[in-house]
Amino acid sequence: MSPTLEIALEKLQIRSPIGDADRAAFLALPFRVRTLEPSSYIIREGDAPTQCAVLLSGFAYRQKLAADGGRQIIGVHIPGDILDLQNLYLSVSDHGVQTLTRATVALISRADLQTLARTSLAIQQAFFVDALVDSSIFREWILNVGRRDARERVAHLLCEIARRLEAAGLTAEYGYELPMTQEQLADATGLTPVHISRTLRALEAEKLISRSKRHIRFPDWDGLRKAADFNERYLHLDQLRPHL
Amino acid sequence: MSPTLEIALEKLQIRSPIGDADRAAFLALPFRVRTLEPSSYIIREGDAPTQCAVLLSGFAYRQKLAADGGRQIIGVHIPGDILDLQNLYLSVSDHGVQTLTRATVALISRADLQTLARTSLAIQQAFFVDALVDSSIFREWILNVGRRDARERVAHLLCEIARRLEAAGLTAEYGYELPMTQEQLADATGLTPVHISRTLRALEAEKLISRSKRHIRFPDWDGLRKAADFNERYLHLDQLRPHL
DNA sequence: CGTACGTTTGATCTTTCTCAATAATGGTGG
DNA sequence: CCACCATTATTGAGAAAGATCAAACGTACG
Repeated sequence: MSPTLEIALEKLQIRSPIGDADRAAFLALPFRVRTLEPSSYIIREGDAPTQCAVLLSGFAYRQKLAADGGRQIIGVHIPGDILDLQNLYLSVSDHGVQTLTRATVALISRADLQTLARTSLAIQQAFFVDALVDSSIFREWILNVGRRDARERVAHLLCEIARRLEAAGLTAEYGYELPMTQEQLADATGLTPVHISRTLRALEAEKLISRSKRHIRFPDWDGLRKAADFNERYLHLDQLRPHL
Repeated sequence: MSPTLEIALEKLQIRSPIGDADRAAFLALPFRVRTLEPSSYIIREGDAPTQCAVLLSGFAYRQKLAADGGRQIIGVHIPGDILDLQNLYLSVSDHGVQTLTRATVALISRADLQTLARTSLAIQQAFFVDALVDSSIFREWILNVGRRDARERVAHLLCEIARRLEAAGLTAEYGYELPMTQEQLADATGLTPVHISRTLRALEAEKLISRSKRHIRFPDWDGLRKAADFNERYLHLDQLRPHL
């Protein structure tokens, strides 16, 4: 079976309704598929982007660099995510995107996407909503890194990934193969790898998580959620459902 | 002279072209003007928004709260900024917006804005670009709070506000009345008020800034920029100009 | 002119970082 | 299948940045 953009369309539809004609137009977009090794660049900071990438399989992350060489991971991506929608209309990339694991991406020309957005109001709006949700996640990360201690930060990141994977239908229960090294976890939480190691062991000692290799399980999801100060509102998963 | 939305339109036009007809449509939007005291809520976390606000004068900030009551300021706004474009399509606000100073805002109904965005492609796109730039600023803040030390964080925030005010034509030279208390600076940088005080004095001792009351001047802009690791690319001010 | 708020300063404490060594893991070529 | 090497994870000891606590000082405003 050849790869399609369906996985991204499903995700867009969670938050923005898309009719049959628009669905078809999206799926008809021409794209090239590429398989990338771990740590491959999808886009570099400073580049003028000509394509947008959809992550079909594997994991990726976004990153910025500080003057002293320090790296900050500013977001992680799971299959189905559109990786650089911001480059649809911004002419210079302000951050880099790299694969976390081996991954396959669909590359769509920026011009084609712009044309589609111009002709389909529903698609334009779905892109807009997707960008707004991205934005909301960034806001939560500012809070995470700015006002939470190490234990909360790490727990929060684990919760976010778990919840997003679950919403995308990529995990059966609460537990998954964490695609990040402790160094990457450190860069995502504003901590050091050494402290990540200690923090994970502490969470394990508290029985809030259990690990074997990189596989993480959540024997006490509710306890972890509380420890993480995790409130999934910022993920805007209930966008289409009426709320209380 | 009665207030108009022109100030917001000017700002949108910096990054996205808008023709005469679309300009007129935007300026014809019905709105109510309200004057707000310092610390007034414009929107509360958890609210279902029915209006979007344009900041006509004064300053505002966005904020999220942590479980322990800690507050994180996730962005500041200057006159001309559209304050809650994210609420145009998201049905529950994931963060609060409050005034920093006494301010006037124009309140536009969400439905009217949505209608305008549906009928005017240029406006829709301008909103999109505005949201993308907001997003870029959030990313830089994650880096600021996650990977920079106190001196860099404070210097960076001062630079950002200076540069944005200048781009909006609101300051003649590099120097302005800082509309934030040290406690608010602390909440914006993930530090404590005490440490903000010490950091500002240190920057002053280094002759990178000078202060009288809340007025800040930059006798050595280039030095400050370097100390802050401030690279204005993330503000995407050159969006319409061709770049190297 | 007094009261509330914001700022400054000092002393001490805590979290996290840094440095360094060791251990486990995973992948590779023989 | 095994030995080797590079990467990743763990642990301990000491250092440092920033937090906390507490008091004093300014300033603005009713």
